Amino acid sequence: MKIGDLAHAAQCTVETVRYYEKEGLLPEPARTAGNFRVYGPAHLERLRFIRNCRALDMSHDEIHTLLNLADHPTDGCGAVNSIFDQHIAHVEERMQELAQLKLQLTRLRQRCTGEQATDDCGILHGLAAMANEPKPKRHTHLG
Amino acid sequence: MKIGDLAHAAQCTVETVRYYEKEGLLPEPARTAGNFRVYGPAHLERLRFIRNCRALDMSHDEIHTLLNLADHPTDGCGAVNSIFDQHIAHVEERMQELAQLKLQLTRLRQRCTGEQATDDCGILHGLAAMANEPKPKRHTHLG
DNA sequence: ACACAACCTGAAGTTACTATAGAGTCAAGA
DNA sequence: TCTTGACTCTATAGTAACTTCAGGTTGTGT
Repeated sequence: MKIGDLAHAAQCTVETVRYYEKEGLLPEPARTAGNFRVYGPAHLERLRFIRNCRALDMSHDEIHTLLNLADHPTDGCGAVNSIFDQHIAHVEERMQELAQLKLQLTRLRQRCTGEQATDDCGILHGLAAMANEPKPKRHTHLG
Repeated sequence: MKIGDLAHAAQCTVETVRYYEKEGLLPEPARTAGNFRVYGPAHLERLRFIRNCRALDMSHDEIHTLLNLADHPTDGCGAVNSIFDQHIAHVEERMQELAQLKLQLTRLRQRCTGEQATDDCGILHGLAAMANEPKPKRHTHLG
């Protein structure tokens, strides 16, 4: 199959496929005489694997590690588990941060209900007055 | 005050301050004879405002808009409210996405409890087999 | 006078892509 | 056979919000 077919089968764009190749997540495929990439089912399987990891918000780094582990089938899979555990911890951290954020946001939001001048807007005043605590450093790549 | 003092007072780095200036979030300050930036209390207040917005995960675009509104004190603050409402909606969306994600992750995680070979690892098999639905497009800048 | 901290500019690196430009390849229809 | 159009190729730049680096200048303490 050609790159367009592969991309379609894995629900991503052609550009993304080429990008994964450049990043070393997908192996370089064979080429036709006209220099087009040709893929087999193994490529599709690997690409699907990658896309699934991305759907779970894993970083390329994590995926790289996971692929390496999958490529050594006789090793134990303890490392796989620990990547997962760390990743789940990332997600939980980020969820807590967002919950905290939402609390602050809604509290601020309640300080302005109407159509007063911005001069008297409780939100703007609140933004200017908020204590700016040292921001807790993010240990997650989840944004 | 010089840039280092300002940065310290607002809990950010000197580089960030210069970056905000380049982005037009902070106005260009006066300079000493030796070309050092000199700031007054108004700069600090504005920088704190920006940092607080960032602590609430607002984008530079949103902050820009908010600053413009704050600079026109006689206008109504309905626009401020709507920025906030949108931003809160962003946060809520992202929280739901993450909750969904965590569910999938923990389900996968349960498929591998021990130290079998990666060949038989339920997580890796799960990753290869997951349906890859078209990923719902993100409407948030929160990652 | 000299070391050293703090400052300056400009450019490149980060993440995971997306978008663009300009050129080549291929299958089908006239 | 020629042409049209869809698809592919490479290389480069742009995105967000910074961080890091290189190489040079200024200010301060001893």
